[in-house]
Amino acid sequence: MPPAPPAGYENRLACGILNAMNTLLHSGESVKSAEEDYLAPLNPEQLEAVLHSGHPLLILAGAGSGKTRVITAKIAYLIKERRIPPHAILAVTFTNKAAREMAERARDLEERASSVMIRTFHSFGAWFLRCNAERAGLEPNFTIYDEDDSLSLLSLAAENRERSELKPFVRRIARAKDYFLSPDDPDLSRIDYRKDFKTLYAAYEERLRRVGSVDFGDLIKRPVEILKEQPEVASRLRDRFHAVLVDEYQDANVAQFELLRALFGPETYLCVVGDDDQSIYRFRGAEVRNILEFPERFPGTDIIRLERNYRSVSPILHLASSVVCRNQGRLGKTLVAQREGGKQPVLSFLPDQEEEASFCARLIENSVRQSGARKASYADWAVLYRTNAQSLSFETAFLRRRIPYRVVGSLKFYEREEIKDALSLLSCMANPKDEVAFRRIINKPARGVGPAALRRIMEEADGTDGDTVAAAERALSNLPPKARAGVTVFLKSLAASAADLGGRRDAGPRQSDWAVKAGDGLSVCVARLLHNTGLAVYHAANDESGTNQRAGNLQELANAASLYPATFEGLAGFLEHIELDRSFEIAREEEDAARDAVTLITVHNTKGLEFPRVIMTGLEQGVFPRTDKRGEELEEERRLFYVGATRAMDELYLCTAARRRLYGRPAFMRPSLFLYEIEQGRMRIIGDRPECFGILPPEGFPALKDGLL
DNA sequence: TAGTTTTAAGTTTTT
DNA sequence: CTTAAAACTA
Repeated sequence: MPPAPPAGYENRLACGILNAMNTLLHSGESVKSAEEDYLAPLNPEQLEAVLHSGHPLLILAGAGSGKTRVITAKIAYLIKERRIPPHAILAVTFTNKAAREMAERARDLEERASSVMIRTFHSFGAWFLRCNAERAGLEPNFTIYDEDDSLSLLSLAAENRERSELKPFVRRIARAKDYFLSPDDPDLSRIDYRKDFKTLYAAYEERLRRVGSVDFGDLIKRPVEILKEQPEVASRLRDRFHAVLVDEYQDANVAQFELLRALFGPETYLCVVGDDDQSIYRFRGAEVRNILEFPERFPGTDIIRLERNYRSVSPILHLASSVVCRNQGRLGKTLVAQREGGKQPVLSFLPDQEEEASFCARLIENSVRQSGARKASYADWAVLYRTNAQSLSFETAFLRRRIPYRVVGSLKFYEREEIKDALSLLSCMANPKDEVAFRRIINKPARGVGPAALRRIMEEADGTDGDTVAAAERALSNLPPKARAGVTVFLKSLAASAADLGGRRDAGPRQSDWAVKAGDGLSVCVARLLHNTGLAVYHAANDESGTNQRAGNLQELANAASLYPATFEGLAGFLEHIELDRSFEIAREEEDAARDAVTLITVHNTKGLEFPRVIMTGLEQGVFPRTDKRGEELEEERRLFYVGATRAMDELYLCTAARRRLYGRPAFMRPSLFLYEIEQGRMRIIGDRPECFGILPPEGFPALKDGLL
C-alpha cells in the first residue's frame, strides 16, 4: 500500500478544534480518568518512561517488553499533558512499516498525534533535502538512486571497468556514507585503504551531483552536512522540534547519530528506545556503540530498562536468552517472562530441505485441523528463514498441499524490469538530468538509438548542464533518420505529460480532451506516458508468462499514482515514496491481508512482529549462521537468532536439515552452532539425532566434551 | 542496431 | 539453478 500523501491543512484545523473541545470537556477533576486511560495499561517501568522528562532518556527495551506501546503513549502524553504542539514532535523509525504502525497506534491514543512527524530516518532526510534543496545544491525534485542505479552511475564514472568489478565498490561507498565519511576523509581507510576506492568514490560523488540525484546514504549524510555548516538552519530545525523520539535505536549508524546530534539543542527533549541484543544491521553500518555509548554522548542521560516480556511463554524466552547471553559485547538484561507455563520448543532434524518444507506443512496442517483450544489458524504461523532464496521450497510444498501462504518482502515489485523502466521514465520527467534513468529508457522500446547515437546526445548534454532531455532535442539533427524519428516520439510523449503536470517545462499546448480529472491525480498522466512512449505495449508483448502480468503491474503502478496530485511536486513525491518504501505492494493487499495465510519471511523482516507459532528453518552452519562468521559478525548472527526466536508467543519450532541444495548442487550440512548453544533441557528433540547423520558440532565448540545437546 | 545465443558469474540481511 | 553480462549473427 503506498503511503498516504502528507496530511493537509484541514487536518490540523480539525485537530485544533478537537483540542479546544478536549480542554473544555476535561477541565473538571471528575473526568480525569478518561484522559489518563492510555496510561492505565502500563507497568511501573513503562509508566516511568512515559512520564519522564528533562534529560535525554535511553530506554533499554527487551524483546516483547511493550516498546511501541511506550513510544505511542509517550507521544500522546507529550501532547496531552506536556502541551507540546503535535507538529513539534518528531518520531523516527527505521522501517516504513514501523512508522505506519506507530502513527496508527499513536492516533488511537490521541487524535492530534496525526500531526506528529513520524517518518523513517531516510524519509526525514528526504523531506529535509526537499525543503532545503538549494542549500544542498539540488533541485527540489531530485531523484533517489537505489543500489542498482548507483552501480549504473559508477560504471558511467569509470567506464573502463566492468560492472561486476564495481559492485563491491558501490557497497563500500554506501558504507562510507553510513559512517559519515567523505572521499577526502582520512578515516576513509577504515572502509577500504586502497587509493582506488578513494578515486572511485570521489568520481562517483561528482557524477552524482551532476545528475542531480542522491543515494540512500546522502539522505542522511547531506542533511547533516548542511546542519553542521549552516548553524542558522540547524537552529531553525531545533526550534521546530521540541521532542525527538527514536525507535530501534540500536540500528542507528554513525551518520544517523550525527543527525540526531544536529537536531539536539538545549531545549530538545530526546528519547531513544532500543535493544542492543536486537542489533542486526551491522552490515549496513549500524553501530551498537551508538546505544552502548549513548549516555556518554548525551551527558545527563537517564536510563530506564524494560525487562518484562509479555510476548513469549517462558520456555521460549529461556531458550532465546540462553543463546544470546553468549555474546560478549552486550549491556546485559535479564528478561523476565510474564507468561508462565507453555510448551517446550521443539527441535527437528530433517534429511533435506524438501523434508524440512513438508515437515512444516504437516505441522501447520495438523494444528489447523485440531479441534478445541489447540486449534490454530494459518495466520498464527510464521516460517522464518535466513535468506529470501529459501522461501522457494516452502512455496512449492505449501502450494502442493493447498496451504495458503503469503511471502513477505521478497515480492520486489519495484525491482521488476517493467517497473524500473516506468520509474526511469518518470524520473526523466521529474529530473531531466537523471542520466541513469535516461540511458535506461531512451532506447526502450527500440528507437534506433544505439551506442553511437547515445554518445552524440551525451556530448550535447555536456553543453546543457547535464540536461539529457534537452540534449536529446538539440542532438536531433545529428541523428540518423531512424533514431531521429524515435527520439522525437519520446520527446513528444514527455512534453505532453509535462503539460499534464502544469507544463512547467517547454511543453506543447495543453489538450483539453486529455485534461486530468481531479480525482485521478497523477495516475492518468502516468498511464498516458506509459502508453505514448510505447513502453506499455512493449512490455505487454514481452510478457513471457503470457498472462499480461507486466501490463497489469504497469497498470497497478499507474493506479498507485492516483493518490498524488498531477504536478511536478506530486510526481517527485510519488517517486520518493516508491524509492523509499520497498514494501510497496500491489493493490490486492487489502484482500490479501484479510486472508488467513501462513507468513513466509526472512528473520530480518520479522523485527517488530510477533506470531503465536514460529518455525525457524535452515539452522545449519553456513546458512544460519551464514558463512563461517567470527567475532562481531558471529555475534550479530546470534542476535538474529535471538530476534527470530523471540517473535514466538506460544510455540517455537526449530528445523535443521542434513542436506541442502546450495547454489544448485547438494551439500552436506552441519547443525547450526546456535543449536549447541541452547541450554540443555530447553527443548524437545524429534527426528533422527545428529549422530545418525554422522554430523559433528562445529569445530572448536566448547560443549563438545560435555556431550551433545 | 536488434535480437539471440552463449558463457560466466554469484547469491545475506534493507533504507 | 537462476540471473546477468558479453559475444555473435542477421
